[in-house]
Amino acid sequence: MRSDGRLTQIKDVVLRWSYPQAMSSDHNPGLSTTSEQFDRFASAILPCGISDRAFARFRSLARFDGAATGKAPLAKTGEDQIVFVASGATKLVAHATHGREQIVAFHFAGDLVSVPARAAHAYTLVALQPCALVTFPAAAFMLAARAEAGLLNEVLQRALRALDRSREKSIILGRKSAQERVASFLTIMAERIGAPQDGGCVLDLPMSRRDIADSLGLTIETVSRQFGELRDLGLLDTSGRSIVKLHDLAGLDARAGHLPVAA
Amino acid sequence: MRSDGRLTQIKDVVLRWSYPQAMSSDHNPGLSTTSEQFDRFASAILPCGISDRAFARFRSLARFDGAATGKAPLAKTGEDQIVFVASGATKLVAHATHGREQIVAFHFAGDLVSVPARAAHAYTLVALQPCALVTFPAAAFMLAARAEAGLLNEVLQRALRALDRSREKSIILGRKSAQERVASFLTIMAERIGAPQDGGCVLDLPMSRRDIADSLGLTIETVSRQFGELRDLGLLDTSGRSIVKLHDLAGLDARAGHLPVAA
DNA sequence: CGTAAGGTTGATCAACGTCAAGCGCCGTGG
DNA sequence: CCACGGCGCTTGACGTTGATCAACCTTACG
Repeated sequence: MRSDGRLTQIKDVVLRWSYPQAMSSDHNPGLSTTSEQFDRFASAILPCGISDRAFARFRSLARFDGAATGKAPLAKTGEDQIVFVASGATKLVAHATHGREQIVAFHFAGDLVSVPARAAHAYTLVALQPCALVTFPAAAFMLAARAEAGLLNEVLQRALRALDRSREKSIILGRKSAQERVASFLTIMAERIGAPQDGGCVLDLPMSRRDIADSLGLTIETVSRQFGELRDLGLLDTSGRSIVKLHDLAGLDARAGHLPVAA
Repeated sequence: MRSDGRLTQIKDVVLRWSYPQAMSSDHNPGLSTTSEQFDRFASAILPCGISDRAFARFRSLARFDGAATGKAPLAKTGEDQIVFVASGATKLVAHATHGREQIVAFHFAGDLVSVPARAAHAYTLVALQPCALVTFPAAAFMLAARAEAGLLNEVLQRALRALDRSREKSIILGRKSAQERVASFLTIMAERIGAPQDGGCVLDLPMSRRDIADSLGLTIETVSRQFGELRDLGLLDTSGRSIVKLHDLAGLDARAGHLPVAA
């Protein structure tokens, strides 16, 4: 953690920036200064041995954004962007015709997201919670990264992990029933943001049923019904809109239609 | 193109290797020597200024495989692999329960593929045509690449392109009708392997209807019916099992349900 | 405590999967 | 060169899953 600051304290005066309402969430407290945001980025992504020069370069490339729930935090710069989620949670939404939306991925604090500007479909990054984001223009980021093999390697590993997750999503969307999709979603979320609790696992989902539906290629009604069925099976309980208690991870995994390695 | 060889000619004697039946395909002629395969990999992936030492390192890590149509060319080493498709075409297949299969991606000559060994689902790389493949253990490849920023950058760019394609597939699988899926598939294939012909485009698809179905999350019957409907609409004609003539790329794109950039 | 957005539940419908039969392409052998 | 046979593709009839439409209920927040 490079919290001693370097040139961060200089820029703080200029860049200090308060969030619309990101500050008051007790769940994902916002970061009060841009240097805290950038330090979090640096300690997660930049290699320890990075040169002062490169460190300063990334500092100057960074744009700091915050966003309230439901808002699209990114300015449309017309070019690809790399986004670090310093705190909060986001969804990457793709738009098809007739207002149909497909959520391509969810991201949580510490994640790095590649947001393409031009593709066959338009993409929007949207906040699920109050968020603190550090944004870079992708081209300049890559250029600055060329000198730092450790950094390139870190970004590559993360890109490959994102690719794996996207492939898993393809299987879910292409070949699974509604129940298998919901079960898969829950096991994946359990792994990413689950809190273990007496043999099971508790989730506080930051996304709505609509988000879940748009992520799984289903409708909210179908998602709701499947939650109901899984509850009837004794695999989970829900409380309020966002709390899900998973009683039997193994049972859920069995319903997810996975086929663990080896044909 | 580094065809002068360096140490390739030395190893040829040891590694020269003939393909089961990959040699006689007039469509995608195999490469007769491992040095031809490796040179193709080197010129596509390795940066020009790479050191002799690093070049030799990759040469020694490479495994050379060929495979007849329908065969799985990769030995199950139990670790992640990086595969370069020197010639031919492959599919990356994921397996779910009940023998359900989802094709996660197609690859053609010049493509680099990341094949994970352990994930929630099992993956198999399968040849669509006689293939020449250059395979590396992923961990060792990454280690060797750390010293070469240009190479890391190239691999990263390709990984990001693969991620974009996978995300596009998520949209197709999650939110599109059967007809939109088939139309999307055809426009994507037109871009990747299409041969322009009087205003339209001719495809010689290396994959079967079953492959197309397994890629789009449909059944072969549905794929067949949609080909029929698109033919009735005057958008395409088929001839034999693999030739598809696309008359109207724009019309096809309109049926694909894309929403070009900007919400 | 009231209200609006989000979530649940039920009834109906359509798209696509399933099952089944027939056709045509293409490699093989005469 | 043509006849044969098998596999892959096409086409049709029917069933099932999940979307759609609609009403009601709950939760969280002012």
